[in-house]
Amino acid sequence: MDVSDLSLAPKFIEHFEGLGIESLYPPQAAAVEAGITRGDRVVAAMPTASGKTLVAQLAMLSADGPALYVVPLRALATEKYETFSELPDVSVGIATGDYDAENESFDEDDIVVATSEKVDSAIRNGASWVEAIACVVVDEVHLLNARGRGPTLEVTLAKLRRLVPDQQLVALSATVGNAAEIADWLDAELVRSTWRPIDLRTGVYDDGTVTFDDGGRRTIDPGDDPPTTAMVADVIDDGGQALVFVNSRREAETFARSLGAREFRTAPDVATGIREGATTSTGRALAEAAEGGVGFHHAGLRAEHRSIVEQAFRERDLAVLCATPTLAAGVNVPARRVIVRDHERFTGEGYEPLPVLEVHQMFGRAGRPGLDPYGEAMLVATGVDAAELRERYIGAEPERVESKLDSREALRTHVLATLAGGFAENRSELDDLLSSTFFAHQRDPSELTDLVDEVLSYLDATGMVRRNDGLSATDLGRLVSRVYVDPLTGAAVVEALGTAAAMDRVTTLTVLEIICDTEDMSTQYVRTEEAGRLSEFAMRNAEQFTKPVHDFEGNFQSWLATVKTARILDDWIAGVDPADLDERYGVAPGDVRRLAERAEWLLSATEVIAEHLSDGTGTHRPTDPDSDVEYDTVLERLQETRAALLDVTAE
DNA sequence: TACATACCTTTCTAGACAGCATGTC
DNA sequence: CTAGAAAGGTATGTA
Repeated sequence: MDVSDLSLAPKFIEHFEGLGIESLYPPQAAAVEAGITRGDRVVAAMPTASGKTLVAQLAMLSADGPALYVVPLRALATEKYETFSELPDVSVGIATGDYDAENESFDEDDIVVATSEKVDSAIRNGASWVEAIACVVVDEVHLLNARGRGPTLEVTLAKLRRLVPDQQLVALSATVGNAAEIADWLDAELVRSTWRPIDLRTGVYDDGTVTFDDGGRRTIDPGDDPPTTAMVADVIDDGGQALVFVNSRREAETFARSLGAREFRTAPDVATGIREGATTSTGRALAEAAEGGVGFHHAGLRAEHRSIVEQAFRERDLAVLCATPTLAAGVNVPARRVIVRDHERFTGEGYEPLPVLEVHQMFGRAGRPGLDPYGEAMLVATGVDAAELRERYIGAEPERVESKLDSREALRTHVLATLAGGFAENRSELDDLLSSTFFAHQRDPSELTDLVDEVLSYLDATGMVRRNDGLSATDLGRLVSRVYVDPLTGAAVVEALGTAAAMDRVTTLTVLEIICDTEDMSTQYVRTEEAGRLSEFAMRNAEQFTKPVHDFEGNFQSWLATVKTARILDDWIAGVDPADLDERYGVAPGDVRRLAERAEWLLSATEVIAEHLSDGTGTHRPTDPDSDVEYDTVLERLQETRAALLDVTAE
């Protein structure tokens, strides 16, 4: 099937042909046959880089009205936004947390690119543009499987369907065990394909030989080097590039350093580009590795360094990239050879094998269409049985996607949001909405009953939901849902604000402690050597904290992580530069950025809640009603801290 | 004395979504 | 409190 055969406006056909797209790839043709251009609901399960973006565009451009493209990552949103913006006479909007500066509404846009959370939030806040959407494309639906974020996606899709029942839906998925089940839930036709635009061979390295799935073998003699090093050198000798996946940041950096010393390439320009303003240990290490044509990639990198590395690798200035899983699911950075060196990851309960789906996604990065003759992906068997690895990852099908809605955390948030958003006014309406979720499709929805009861009691007890004749969210509950924080965070903040209101000394440190001690803030790892110093600091400044430092109830160690995070932010606000933060706390520049971003969000959410409490309209007022004045001090400190944070973060 | 080497002990561990309003050149 | 590798530390060996 050719692009010119499609029932698309001529300008779009011209546009695609101008990009060299003339005939459709087989999976794309199958999607068209399934009806994506006729407004039909379709689930397309196909490998990454097999042309999903075109499938999405065909559906969106032929839809009878505006389209919404839902992605799991901001970086992906930006990438798609740029791609779609090239389309002639199509106005594209982007809705993600980091494009907040745009004050616009999306009513005028033909295509809106958004993260699933942003869509959820837009629905919670009753944004008008959502109900006008004629076609929704969901990228990476297998995210339904993700603890934490999967439930948001399924509840959002259920709500979307309720809001706009005749909406077209196209869901794009990686190859998973039960794509048919997902399609069934969505009332969509399933299109499956394993076709790739470039051949992929997968294999396992064991004792000097890589044995491929097609029976082929390649001898790689490591000599005295680690096998992975030899595998990298081997593909570079052949004129290719290598992408190495490891399981920790430290590994990514140290392995990159050891490879950089071999000078596969010299990339002085890249190195100088990185070195400029690279004051932290991470930045310096990156520049040094780049000197020898090697890069590393993990979430501790500054956004700028990340994109320099990605681009340099794409332009082949770097021969090797050592990466944590940031690169497996993110933007497209392909290489001829993908080496999965570590197939286990630390989880808090020891080391666990990586999910098959994740390893396959790493594999999928192998081979640059049109540039490499083929792609090859290999696992390294060190100290484990190669046959076992092969069985688990090479021939095997990925795991099934299983709803994670049956968790306290997920239901807490989404039950509140459902009530606050007016999707249900009593228990049976709530159950009704829940019965349209993926969970209900896979399992018996009554399995949720006990958890929902428990969650409702919690929300009632914390003053977010009222249970009388029916169910309704209180003002506080609506507020918590609207600012998009976990109800646990909402409750913790209400309580801490009450304590703070009665305190003599409320400082920046106080409000930072409040927001850092919530579910929505990720806290920093406390090194053993730091623990003493931190606890001393806490003792010394006890009167500024809302928690009783001297007779602490609960887990003091984990609260120290809160204190550490608060201190980092306090220092950052005071103007301490990233290099010093790195030195003092061992925190990488990318992490500082992320902490600051979250802190700003949580400070503003806390502000909204504090305002509500000081208005006197709050039903739950931990302090006595005559002490309104005290909230004002806390509120002032919150606003001041957030302003200072914005100031520093904007440079 | 300087420095290999072997062996034992300690340390540390991936990623990343979300709100909102106002002023300014 | 999980597992495992790197980094750190110490005792022993060698020129």
